[in-house]
Amino acid sequence: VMILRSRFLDARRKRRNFSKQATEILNEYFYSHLSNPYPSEEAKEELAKKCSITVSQVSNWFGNKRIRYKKNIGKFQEEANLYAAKTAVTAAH
Amino acid sequence: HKEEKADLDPSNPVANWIHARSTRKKRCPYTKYQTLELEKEFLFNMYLTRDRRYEVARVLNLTERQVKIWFQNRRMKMKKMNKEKTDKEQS
DNA sequence: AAGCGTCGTAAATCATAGCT
DNA sequence: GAGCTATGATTTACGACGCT
Repeated sequence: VMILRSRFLDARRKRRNFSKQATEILNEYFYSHLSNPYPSEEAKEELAKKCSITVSQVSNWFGNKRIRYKKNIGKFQEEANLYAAKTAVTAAH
Repeated sequence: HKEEKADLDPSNPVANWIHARSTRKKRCPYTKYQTLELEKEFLFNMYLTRDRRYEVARVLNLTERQVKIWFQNRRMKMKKMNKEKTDKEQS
């Protein structure tokens, strides 16, 4: 009974990875605001809507992204270049 | 007048981000027992009196500050859970 | 004017998803 | 399928700022 109870309570930790499109949108925002990757409440709501996730999930994503990026910038260099190139293309029409 | 090169390096975007203070205590997860007792106390009352805080801290071998902050965090958690619940009630 | 409140966050840790 | 890492969520601890 205790085991079942604890499993039920931990069920909120069930998760699926976000969709590829959602991750794209979040990464685009992150790398295009790399000098200050702290979206406002309004920006979070907009991102949440575009990604079909909750505002809390957007906050979690940015929290995780900031700390993991900071901890190992090298590991994310390729990704950073990719999104830098992508937004450059977008800006050029 | 000697500048901190790392913090001014434009190629290091992290330089401008918020930094944690070095004096910050490392997070130390509480035991099952401590958490359970704190939850019981929270169920009894969401806000602590000063006496209650002293007692809880003594019994669980935590500082009064830790207990105070635990309750603050716990209230935020409850708020978040309520919000999720009411957000779900739309259709 | 000290002291506890919320809010947003850092950093560590947890639990699982999803590869190899 | 076991072992591993990536990833989303949760847990401690604080700074900033509010109210009384």
